[in-house]
Amino acid sequence: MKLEIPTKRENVEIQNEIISNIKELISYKNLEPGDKLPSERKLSEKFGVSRSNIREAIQKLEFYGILISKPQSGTFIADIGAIAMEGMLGDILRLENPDFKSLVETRILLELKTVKLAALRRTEEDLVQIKTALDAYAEKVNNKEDAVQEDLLFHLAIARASGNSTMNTFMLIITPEIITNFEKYHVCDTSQSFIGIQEHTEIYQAIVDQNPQLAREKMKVHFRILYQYCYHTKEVGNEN
Amino acid sequence: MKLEIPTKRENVEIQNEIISNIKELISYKNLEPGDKLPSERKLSEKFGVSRSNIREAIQKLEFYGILISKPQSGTFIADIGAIAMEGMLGDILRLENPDFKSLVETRILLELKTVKLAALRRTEEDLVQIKTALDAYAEKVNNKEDAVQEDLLFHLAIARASGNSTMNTFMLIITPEIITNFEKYHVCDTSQSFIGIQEHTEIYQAIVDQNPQLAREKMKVHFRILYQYCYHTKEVGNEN
DNA sequence: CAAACCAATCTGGTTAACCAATTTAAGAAA
DNA sequence: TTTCTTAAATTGGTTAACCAGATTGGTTTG
Repeated sequence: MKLEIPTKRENVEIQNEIISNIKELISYKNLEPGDKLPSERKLSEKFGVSRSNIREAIQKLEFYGILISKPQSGTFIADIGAIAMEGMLGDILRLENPDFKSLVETRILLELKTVKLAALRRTEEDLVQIKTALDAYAEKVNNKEDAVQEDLLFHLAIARASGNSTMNTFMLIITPEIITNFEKYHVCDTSQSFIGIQEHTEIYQAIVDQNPQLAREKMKVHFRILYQYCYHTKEVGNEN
Repeated sequence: MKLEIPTKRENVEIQNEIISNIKELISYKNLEPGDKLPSERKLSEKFGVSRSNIREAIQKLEFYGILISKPQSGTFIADIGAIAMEGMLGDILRLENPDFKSLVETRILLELKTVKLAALRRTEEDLVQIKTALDAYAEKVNNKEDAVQEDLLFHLAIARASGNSTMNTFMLIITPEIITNFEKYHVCDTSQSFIGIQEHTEIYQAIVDQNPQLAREKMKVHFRILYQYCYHTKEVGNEN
């Protein structure tokens, strides 16, 4: 599907090559945590790519916490140790695009936890926001309109109420891909949306009552269709 | 939180302002999924910032799956719906840096799952890699050297064997911060590393035997210190 | 009238020159 | 020799000009 004529190289391909080169460089020069990488200009010359490419690759590694670049000073190797860095760079290079099954599996794992945490930690403000999202969802469903987005926003509101910023971030990362896949494969049938209102309301009520176990159970019930999709169907490809 | 004299604005601050502006623009112009954003040049002029800043902000939103930029064509709004996008942009702006507790909490959640999946899905090649990481860890410990990195690499090898690319990615994202915090707060005492070898070995063996429940139990035992660190009060998640 | 064509224009990507903060080391002062 | 000063070199960040491919709108052609 992704067949590409080799004349034009993919952007990610160039980046991975740069990251691979950086990995070799660090290994070859025995650079240790805290050490300074060669300047962006030297790297671009050495690797034969543009400086912007170098900058993008560095930004990516900065995102993963492997490098730290300081203005007017240089790019430094983070304080995580040479061995860990070597291993992580290899992992990053090996990373593949997530398949739908992997996304759903992760979503279920995250949400069964966030809903429990939300029940334990939610503030009054959190409750208001969750309720608002719930009402917006119900209204769309009652008008027989598509409500996939409102559905997800309800779940994101719960993630926010969990008080765990890492899980909140991860939910944000996977949500758009979940949405596009849902709409592509029509996972959410509109006929089941009415049941969805009831289920959402029960989840909300459990959070209001600060009952984490019940909240988790209700979420699990809500996910029964997803479970089927995740484990009883064939793997669904995902380009991009 | 970083205290900064307002003369020099943080990079992330500028980016958030740009994202906020883009959010308003989309809302004001009623842009819908599939629509084209104004060109980078126009945006930079309209917002009064450099084009590189615009590009970085767009790249960030591209990472979250909200925008898609096509070469020589334009930057488009992803197919996730206006409401979802509006909510997600708000969430992204609201994102704070993860605290250590949040990181540990998420790590425990992820690893109790990845170790089960690894026990179910591991290939022979996976076993070799996990064993290699285990041996490297044991050797360091036996030499009474610091083995935090090898420890984490063992866990990353398990994440790889889980066959879930999303969880693997998430483990990679949180690992460097975990390492730096570990070394900062000396969470891992060297006296407990010898026990660590035994625990790692048991986890490995459970994966070899394809016993997911046992693998999970052993991992839980391995995390008992982390639990203490994360929850001074009891509030330990049980299933999944 | 519709389809085909083509050139002007617009796009994200790339390149190179430039900027200000930082680092450096050579030299002056003690 | 040691310490302080200072100016040149180096750095990541910024800017603007440029590139090749895509888009667009008007013109030609059947």
